[in-house]
Amino acid sequence: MTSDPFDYDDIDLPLPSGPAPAYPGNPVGGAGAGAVSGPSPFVDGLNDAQREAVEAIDGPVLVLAGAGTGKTRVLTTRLAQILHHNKARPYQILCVTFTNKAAKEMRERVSRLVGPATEGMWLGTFHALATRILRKHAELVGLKSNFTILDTDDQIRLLKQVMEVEHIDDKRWPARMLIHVIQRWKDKGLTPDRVGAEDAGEIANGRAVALYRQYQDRLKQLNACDFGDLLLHCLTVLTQHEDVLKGYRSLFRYILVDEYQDTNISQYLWLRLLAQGRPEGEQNICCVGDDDQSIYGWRGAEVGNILRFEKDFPGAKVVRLERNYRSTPHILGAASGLIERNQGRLGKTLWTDRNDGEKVRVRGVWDGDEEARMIASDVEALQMKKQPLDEIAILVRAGFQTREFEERFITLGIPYRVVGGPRFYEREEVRDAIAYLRLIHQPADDLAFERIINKPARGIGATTMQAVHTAARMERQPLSIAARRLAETDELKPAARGKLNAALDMVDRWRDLAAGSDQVELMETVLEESGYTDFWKMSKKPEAPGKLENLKELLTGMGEFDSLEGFLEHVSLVMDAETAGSGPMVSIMTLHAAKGLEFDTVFLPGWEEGLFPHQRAMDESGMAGLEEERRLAYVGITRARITCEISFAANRRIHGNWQAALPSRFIDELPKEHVEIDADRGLYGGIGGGQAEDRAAFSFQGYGSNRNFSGGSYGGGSDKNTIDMVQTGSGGSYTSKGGPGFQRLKQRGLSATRTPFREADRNESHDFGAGERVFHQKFGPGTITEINGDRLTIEFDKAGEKTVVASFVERG
DNA sequence: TCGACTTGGATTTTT
DNA sequence: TCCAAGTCGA
Repeated sequence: MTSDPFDYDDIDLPLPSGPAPAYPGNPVGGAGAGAVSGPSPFVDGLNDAQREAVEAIDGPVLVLAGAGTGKTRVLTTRLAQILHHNKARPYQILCVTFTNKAAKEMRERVSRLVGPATEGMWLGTFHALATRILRKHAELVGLKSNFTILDTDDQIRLLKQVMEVEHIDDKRWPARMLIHVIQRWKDKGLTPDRVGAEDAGEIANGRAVALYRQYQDRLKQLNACDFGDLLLHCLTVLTQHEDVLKGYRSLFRYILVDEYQDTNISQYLWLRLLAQGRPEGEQNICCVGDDDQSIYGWRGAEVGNILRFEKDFPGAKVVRLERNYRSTPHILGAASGLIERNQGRLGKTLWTDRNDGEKVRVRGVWDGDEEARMIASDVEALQMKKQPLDEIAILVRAGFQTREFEERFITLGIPYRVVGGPRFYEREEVRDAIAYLRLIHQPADDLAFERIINKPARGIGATTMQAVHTAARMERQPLSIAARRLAETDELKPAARGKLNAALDMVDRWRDLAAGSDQVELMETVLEESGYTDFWKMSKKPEAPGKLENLKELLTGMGEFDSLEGFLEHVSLVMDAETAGSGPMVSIMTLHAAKGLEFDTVFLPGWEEGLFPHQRAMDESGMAGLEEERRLAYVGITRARITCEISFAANRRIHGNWQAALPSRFIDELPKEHVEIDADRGLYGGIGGGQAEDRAAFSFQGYGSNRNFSGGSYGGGSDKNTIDMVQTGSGGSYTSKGGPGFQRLKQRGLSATRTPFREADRNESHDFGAGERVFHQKFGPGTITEINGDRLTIEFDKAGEKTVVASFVERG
C-alpha cells in the first residue's frame, strides 16, 4: 500500500482548539449529563441494536446500518429522544441529510413523535444548512447576503465565458469536463490557492487552476455561488473567524448525519469543525451510514469518512444494525455473498428471521428487446395477480436503458413512471421565467440578464450584446447597469438604443412592482408584459402546449411561498417539484435513484460485462470502480422485498451498434444456493406466436455452449461458489460489432413495436378514427393509420410508426 | 431569426 | 442509432 487512503489529516485547515467553549444562556441542564434516565415512550418495538443506537445520546456514535435495518427509524427516534429528555432545544440540534426528500421525510416522522418541536431544528441538506449559515456571514467572503445560487447550466455558461477570455479551446477541453474538475476540487475543500500543481496537471493546457481562480472571481462579481461554494465558503468563514466558529460550536449540541458514507471531504471537514472542537464528552455527533451502499464516489463522496470515524472521535461507540426487516433470506443471501467480494469493508452480516421466499432468479435472453418483452409480460402477469404496480420496479444501470421498457409499456398500456427524469425547474421555460425574477431581484445577475434580454426576441441581437459586454467590462459593472448607461449615450444605433431602453424600462417597472406585490402577481405580470406567454402560444413546436402548462404549474407552485426570496431559494436548492402521478405505476429508474427505496418486486436487467459493471467505471477507477459497481449491484438486490429478477442479454445495441455481451461477472459471484437459473423460460417465457421456431435456432443453450460463460480474466469461473450456469465451451468469439448477433437479428425482422403482446382484456372505449391527427406525450404529433381495438397504429411526424394504447394519446 | 444541416458524443447526479 | 448543440444560409 503506497498511501493510506483515509489519511487526509494533511488538509491544512486550522482547527482552533483552545479551552472548552462556554454555553452562554444555555436554557437546558448541564451538558453531557450522561445516560438517559426514565422511561421513554419511543424505544418500544426497537430491537437491541436499534435501542442501543437510540439511547447512546451523548458522545460520538457511529451507526452502521445495513440495507433495510431500520436506519431512518433509529435516526428519528433518536431525535425524538433528545427532545423528549430535554437534552437540547430544537434549535440546538443539527441534523443533516443529503436530499430534500430525506429531510422532509425526517421532519415528518419526528413531528409524528414529538409534535411541532421540530420547527426550530436545523434539519436539512448540507447545502441548505450551509446556505443558511452563509447568508448570515456572506460579507466575510466578499458576498452579499442575497447571493444567487447557480445551477449546472449557469455554471457551465459562466465557465465558458472565462475560457473564452483565457483562449482555452472548448472543443479540446469541454466546459462540462472542466467544471467537473473544479467541482471535485471544491468537494475536497480546495480553494484555488490550495490546489496543488500536480492536481491540475495538464488539464486545460495547465491553466486549470487559473481558470478556477477566474471563475471564482466572476462568481464573486455576480454575487453568486455554485453548489460547491456553499460548503467551501462556509468552511472559509468557520476557519478564518474563530468567533463565528465558536458560536456555532456551542450552538449545535447534537449533530446527526444521515448517509454518512456519501459525504465528501468538504462536508466532512464542515462536520469535523463543528463537532470535534467541542469539549470531550460533549462531542455529540451521531453518523449513520452503510459503507456497502456508498455509490457516489464519482461525485466526490469519500467512503474513507465512515472508515475513519473512530480515529477522528476516539472512544466512539459503534453500533451495527444487522437485522433486516425487508427482504427474504434468499435475497439477503444473494446480496451478502456478492458484497463480500469487496475489500476494505467495515463488515456487517445481514440476517433475518424470515423463512420464506423464492431464490433470486437469473435469466438470459437473446437481446435487449427480448429482455424488455419478457419483463413487461412478467409485469402483466403480476398485474393479473393483483399485485399493485407501485410495488414493482425496474432498476437499470444507465439512463438509456429505460427506453426499451418505456416503449414496451406504452405498447402494452402499462402505466409507468421514469423516476429522476428531467426536473421541473430545469426545463427551459421554467428557467426562463425564473431568470426574469432573478434579474428583478438582483440586477447584478448577468447570467439571468443574458438569458432573457432577448427572449422572446425583441431585436436585441448579438451586436448590441457585444457592445453591452464591452461596456460592462470597461466600467466593471453588471450587464444590466452597463446596458442602461450605454442606452443613454449615442454609442448604439437609434434602433438598438430604443429597443434596449424599452427592455430595461420594463425590468425597472417590474422591480418597482416587486416591492408592492406578491411573487405570483409579479410573475403573472412579467410573463404577460414580456410577451413570454405569447411567445409560446404562437409557437408551432409540439412541446409548446406542455410548456404553457408548466408555466401555469410554476405560478401555482409559487403561491406556497411567502416571499420572492423564499421562492428563489427553494428553486436553487430544492430542485424538485412533486409531480403528482395519477394512480399506481411501475417505476423505472437508475440504480442510483433507487437507493433508499424498496419494492416487492425488483427487476434488474442488463447485467452484462461493460454495461454493469460499467466499462467506464473500471477504466477510470480500476478496482475501486469495480467495487463501487458491486456496491451498486448490492443496492439493487437489496431493494427487493419478495422477488428479485436479474437478467442479461447476449446482444445489446449500444450507440446504434450491436454488440455481443458476456453476462456480468456479478452473476458469477452470486452464491449458488440463493440463485435459480432459468435459461429456458428466460428465452421463451411468455412470448407466444409463430416466432418460436425461428428463435429456437438462437436459443440460450445454443449460444451459451459456444462461449465461456464465466469469461474474462477475473478468475471467478472455477470458484466453488460460482454458478454452473452453462457448460463452458471453446471460448468466446462474439466480440465484433455487427457480427452474427446483428445479422440474425435482422433476419428475424423484429421491431420493438410490431406485434402487440396480447389482444385480450382491453375494451376501453375510444372514438378515434383512422386518418385522425393525434398528439402523444412522448412521440409528439402524428396520424392514425390503423386501429385495432384500443391499439392505435400511428405514424408520428418525428418518431415514425408506433403502436400505442388509445388512452395515451389525445386529439391534436 | 429561424429552420435545415452537420457533427460529436453517448454512466451514474444531488444540491 | 439517436440526440443535442453548433453552423450556415436565406
